[in-house]
Amino acid sequence: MGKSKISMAVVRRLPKYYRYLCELIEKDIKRVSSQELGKLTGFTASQIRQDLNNFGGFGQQGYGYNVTELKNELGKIIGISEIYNSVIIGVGNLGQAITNYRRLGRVGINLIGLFDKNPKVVGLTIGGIKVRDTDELGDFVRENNIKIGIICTPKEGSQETTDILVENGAKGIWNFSPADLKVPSDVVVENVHLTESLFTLSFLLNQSLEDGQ
Amino acid sequence: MGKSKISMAVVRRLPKYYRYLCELIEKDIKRVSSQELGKLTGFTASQIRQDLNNFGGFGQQGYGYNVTELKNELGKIIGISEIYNSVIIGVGNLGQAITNYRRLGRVGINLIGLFDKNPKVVGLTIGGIKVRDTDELGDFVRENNIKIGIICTPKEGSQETTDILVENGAKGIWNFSPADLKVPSDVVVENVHLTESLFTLSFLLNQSLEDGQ
DNA sequence: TAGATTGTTAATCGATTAACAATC
DNA sequence: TAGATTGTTAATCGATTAACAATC
Repeated sequence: MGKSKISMAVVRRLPKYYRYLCELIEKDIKRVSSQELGKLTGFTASQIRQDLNNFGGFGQQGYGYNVTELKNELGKIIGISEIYNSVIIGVGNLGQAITNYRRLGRVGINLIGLFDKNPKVVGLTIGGIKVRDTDELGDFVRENNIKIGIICTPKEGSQETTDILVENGAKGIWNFSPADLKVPSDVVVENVHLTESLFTLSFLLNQSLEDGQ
Repeated sequence: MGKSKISMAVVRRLPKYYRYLCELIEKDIKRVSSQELGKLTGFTASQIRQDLNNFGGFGQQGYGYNVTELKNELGKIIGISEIYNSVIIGVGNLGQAITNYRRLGRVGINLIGLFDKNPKVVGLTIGGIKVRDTDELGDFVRENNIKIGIICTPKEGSQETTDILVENGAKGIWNFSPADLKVPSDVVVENVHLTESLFTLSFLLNQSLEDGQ
């Protein structure tokens, strides 16, 4: 079903809730009210209750939310415990950094393939994984039930790479290339546009410096 | 002044406009209408005209926008040509990747310092820059007019690092650590929360897979 | 001039906040 | 029970879209 149609505004707040709930668990705190969670996250208590109620009534009047329970429920909603076979395409600086990002395994990414078209890196082993030629990408994706492709190539070719991933069964793209990828409606793309992020910082910084004078 | 108060929704679209304008220039296209730009970016023509008019009337009735002029104006607004002395704190995988990110220099970042508290990396040279002990951060920031700090440390200590940066004159933080940093109102923070991005992908992917069945 | 397209105002839509009855 | 806090509806706010007069 999933008829729900959760707005992206809500979706982007979920990981933050989850993060603070994990912190509360570390501190051994058992219960939390929407107001307290609001103070932590910076969202209003009202918004938090609205957000959570998109998925169900996890709280209890007069008490608040059970931290562990809410964390587990959110984890299920986000799909934390789902494991997806994944590949990285482009093992330059960024691709290598992500390959070695230990946290990957803990957030559902089972990284089993690295690809590059540069003959100098093809054949190398990085983070225990052999780098294959991008020519082999399609076959590999199909044969290994790859669900997520992590694109760390330059923008040139990133659409073609995406097409190969999608044609062979990938359903999610984590895109670090500075391009807007076209995918069918049953494939999801999450962009990390570092240059745009930096431009945003630049804009805000310039505004702030001007205002300050 | 900057009284303007541009909404973040608008701010986050600016880099995308800029990116497509650069692409149009590469293709030697001289003029573009809000409708054409809308087709490229996925925004509505109306929204684009509204956005741009926050900053001035760059277009001409019956003609559209001059690509080069609009790109230059947007560049000025974003502050593309401003150069800021910057440091990276934390030279693990991600910090090293960003250090070697060649694009940095082209988007206003003059990277002149690397810091880490791990004695094994202090003293090394990465991308031509010596890694210093984090103990030296405060002095370095003050003495070298550092305006931007790029935080690539784990979340532990990222607030303390931020405090040191801010106390010594930094005005912008590009934050890759999974923490929400507290800063004075004249300091801006741009977050790149990779885990949250991945959680978002996970949520969308799970929803999409469920819907598909 | 006629056609095109802006800049800008008004209308709509969606998201956030406020309020409060329900209830633990 | 009394106090606290949820779930949920209604009110508000802000952002997007539509419309169109101005004008190149």
